[in-house]
Amino acid sequence: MRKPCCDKQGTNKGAWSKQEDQKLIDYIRKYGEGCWRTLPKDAGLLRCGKSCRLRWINYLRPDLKRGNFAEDEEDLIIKLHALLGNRWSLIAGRLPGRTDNEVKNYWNSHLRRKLINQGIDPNNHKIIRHTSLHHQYPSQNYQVPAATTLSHLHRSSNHKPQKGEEPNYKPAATNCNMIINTVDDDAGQAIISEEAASSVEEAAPCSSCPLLPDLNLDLMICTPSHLLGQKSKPNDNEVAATKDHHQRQVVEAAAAGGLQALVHMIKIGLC
DNA sequence: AATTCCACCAACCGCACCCGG
DNA sequence: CCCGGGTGCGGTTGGTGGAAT
Repeated sequence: MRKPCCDKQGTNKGAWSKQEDQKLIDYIRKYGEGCWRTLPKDAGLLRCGKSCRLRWINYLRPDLKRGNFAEDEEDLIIKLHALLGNRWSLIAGRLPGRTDNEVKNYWNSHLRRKLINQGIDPNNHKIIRHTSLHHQYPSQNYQVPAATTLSHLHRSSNHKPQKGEEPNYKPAATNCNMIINTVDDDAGQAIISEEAASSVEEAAPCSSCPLLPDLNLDLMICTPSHLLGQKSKPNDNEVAATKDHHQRQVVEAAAAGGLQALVHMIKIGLC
């Protein structure tokens, strides 16, 4: 049994008072952000350290941009969500002055509904096949875009998907061709996962769907050089570690340098 | 005017990751 | 390499205020 992050007895919960806010602001101005565990005691707050951190990050930080989201911010969130899934902190990292909590709340309260109203499934950014939408898409030749291969970016999460349930983190981009080529076999042939291979076959051109965000990505992740240099075939653990490494670098690249930087990094083989 | 419903969002909770000993 | 503490993240909850009835 894991110990609680702090002694819950004798700590306040719920909404913060102005006095508590001021104590937290004063303390951080004086000493900076540091050890959240000891901060409440040092600052004279009857709060859990995690609560202090959250209050500071989501509400009190001076560089926060409050107020409504601009249209370009909305677009960016939708595009990044299509690429990254529910990785709110990464998405928020591309939106100066916005927090992950704010982006998450905005997504759940506004953008989800907006996409649904546009006939787009907010979970996977695919067009919802429904007869009532026919008036919106009159073309008989309309094709539902294929599922993404970016689902490799899916990582373990707190939410344990039930049988048959789509994992929550599954990145949702539908108009993005991406082959993740993690390991070469003995003959030097690329092994492409079944999932990636099938989606390559199914991949539909971006132009097939005018409503989806056009990520215009055509990505190839190659075997990392340190594995190419190996004489023997890597074992399962190494393969898993390499995959995980890829996933992290791709996601971190998106967060740090934007989509263009991500595409560039992948193309030049940095990850 | 009173009550119910609903949307929004701040805050909490639990888990996973990171890192130092 | 292992373990445990600290931190960050994402899902969920619950309080609040405005709209609808």
